Amino acid sequence: MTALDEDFGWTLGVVFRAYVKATNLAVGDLPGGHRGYQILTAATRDQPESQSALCQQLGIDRTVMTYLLDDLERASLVTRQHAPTDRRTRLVVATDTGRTRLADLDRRLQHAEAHVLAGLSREDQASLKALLRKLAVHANAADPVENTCQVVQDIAAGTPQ
Amino acid sequence: MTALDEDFGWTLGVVFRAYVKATNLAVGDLPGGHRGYQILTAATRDQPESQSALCQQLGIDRTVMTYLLDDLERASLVTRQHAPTDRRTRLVVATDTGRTRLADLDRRLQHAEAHVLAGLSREDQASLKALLRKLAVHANAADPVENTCQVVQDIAAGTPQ
DNA sequence: GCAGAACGTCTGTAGAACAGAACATCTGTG
DNA sequence: CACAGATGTTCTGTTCTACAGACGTTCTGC
Repeated sequence: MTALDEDFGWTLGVVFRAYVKATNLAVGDLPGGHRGYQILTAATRDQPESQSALCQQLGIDRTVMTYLLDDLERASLVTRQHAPTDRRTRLVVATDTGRTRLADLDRRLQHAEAHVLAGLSREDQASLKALLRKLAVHANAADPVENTCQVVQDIAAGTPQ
Repeated sequence: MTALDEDFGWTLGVVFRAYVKATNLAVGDLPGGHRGYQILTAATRDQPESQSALCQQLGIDRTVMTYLLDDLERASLVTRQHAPTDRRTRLVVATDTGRTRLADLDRRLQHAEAHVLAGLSREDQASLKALLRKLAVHANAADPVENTCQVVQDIAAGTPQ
């Protein structure tokens, strides 16, 4: 259709926006929208060891996480508890209400995801998910600030301005 | 590593954020960051038939496009011209400076993209790009507001609240 | 006990999405 | 031609989010 078809960034953006839109629609009035869902998922299934670990995992700024959790806590979906081993850190734990809500949300999200992926065959959907997961795990492992200086130079080295 | 590995939305978000970060780094002081690059690409290679067409194609709000173009115009990379057929619409055209800059940016972006995709083999990279493109073209065609009511119900129908 | 680090919260700033109004221009109808 | 309505762009104002920095609390090593 256009020259942008060839652009990895463009395709990624289109798919990402479609996903966010469908997901925010699917979760309804859940505090935090699609991010609220991810927080709830992590709190229920991953037992994040601290609030900041959760931030890093979800790519959410720590100051934003504060009020997202405020909202989720106000809705009785999660609670913040002092970690017994380190009273500085807060453990984010899903409540029973939160777990129940998550089960419902999972069903809704499945619909939304199916809608976004509707353009691909079943096999292609599986391939795409597998590839993205491989890439995400790699990127997530490499990302944390890493040897930023090195990488910055590497990336910026396309050509001297 | 975590339960989120299985979540399509999480993997998509991680990859997207990694791409945006790498790209914004790679384009340097280009007005608009990674979006400026996409605008410049479209203006050079796609001859967008109007500003709003460009907005829709790139998923950028029209009020945001206004000042993004203001900045790009101020940097002499693009110009806005009245369309001869309809004086309401503005044609976004890359200047010679813009085209030169784009050639440089392309090289830089290639590095950034390679960095983001580093976790995959050459074949996997090609597969991922192809799948994303297929999906993006489909989503982009379906997206434009479409029969929203129908889709909203479809997505929200996971379970009655 | 104390200095320094880490965790979470709060404040302030900037970027961006979004809704709505305003203005210029086009299109269709009479 | 005059007019009403639609469309493209810009402007205004609100909200959400990212980000940087300061602060209080708590832990760690000396």
